Amino acid sequence: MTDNKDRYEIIIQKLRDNGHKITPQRLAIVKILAKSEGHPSVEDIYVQIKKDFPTMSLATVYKNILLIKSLGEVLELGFPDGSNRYDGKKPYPHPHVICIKCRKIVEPDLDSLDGMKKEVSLETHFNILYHRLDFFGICSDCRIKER
Amino acid sequence: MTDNKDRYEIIIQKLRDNGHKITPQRLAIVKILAKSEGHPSVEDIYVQIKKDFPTMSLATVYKNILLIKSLGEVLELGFPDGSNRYDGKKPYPHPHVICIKCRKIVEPDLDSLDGMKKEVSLETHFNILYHRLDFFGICSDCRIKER
DNA sequence: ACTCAAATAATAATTTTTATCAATTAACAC
DNA sequence: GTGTTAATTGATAAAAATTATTATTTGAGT
Ligand SMILES: [Mn+2]
Ligand SMILES: [Mn+2]
Ligand SMILES: [Zn+2]
Ligand SMILES: [Zn+2]
Repeated sequence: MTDNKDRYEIIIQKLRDNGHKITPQRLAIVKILAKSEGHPSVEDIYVQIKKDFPTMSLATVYKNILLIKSLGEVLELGFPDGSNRYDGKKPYPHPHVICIKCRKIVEPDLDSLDGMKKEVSLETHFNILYHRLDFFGICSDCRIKER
Repeated sequence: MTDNKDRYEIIIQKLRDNGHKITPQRLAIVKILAKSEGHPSVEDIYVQIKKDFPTMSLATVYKNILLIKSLGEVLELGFPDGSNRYDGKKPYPHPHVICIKCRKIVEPDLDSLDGMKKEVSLETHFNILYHRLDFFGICSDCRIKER
């Protein structure tokens, strides 16, 4: 809840540094990605911007996310059921805990992850570059509602 | 590399127990899922069966996987780039190590996973039901080729 | 052998993402 | 400030993956 502003500035600066134009559409998309509240989908981002920017095109959202992804400034989370979701606040791999009832997403601190990475490297002889770790379950709110 | 036969029998039996018909198409699909060599995609399964079963329909593969998934006998692995892949040999969650060069998939033993699950439960107050853990990197074969 | 609900095959529809391209515009030079 | 130009946008078509539909076929019980 502190470095939203930073993330926004960092992404814009990276776009500038790589010679990309700064358009109002792009700014609107980056603004949402920098917060990434609830890990939005492309559709989420599109709908939200369309409210006060009715000319926004869905293709523009897709193209900008592709660009920002190529700069390493947004993390893409794919799910089997379709529609990817994005995190521009933490663009590096990190674990998520997802409630299968209400779709809430929480980000736990896991000290044991680095050790696990080394364990995998030693066992498989892979040079590990990144990872994906999700836990699925029921959050405490939903457990209370259920009874 | 031992229990392919078992997995085949188990899945067929489960289908029977739940009142589903045993068709030649279904048998062919289960046969491939029971092995799940290389974690095949729907397309992989379809192409492989089509060779000696030319009337096989892609929709039939999809529908059977949906059914077997609903019986908890196959694990679905989604990736951001599209096409899901399947594991009917180990239908429960387990970690994968994926080479981003040659797409090879390895299954490491990770002792630290159970502890991590508890760590997450305590920290987030979620009731964790399942998880997804993938490591991405370069396998030793590909590293040798690269230099 | 007969019956019938379930499964298959073929195909249409849907969903998500990428490609195409004419029109617009941000960034730079002057 | 004006002009130039290549990047970007918006609209839409195309592609790719999955699900739905439906007439036809068939497995399994009687
Ligand atoms: Mn996140
Ligand atoms: Mn597996
Ligand atoms: Zn919940
Ligand atoms: Zn490799």
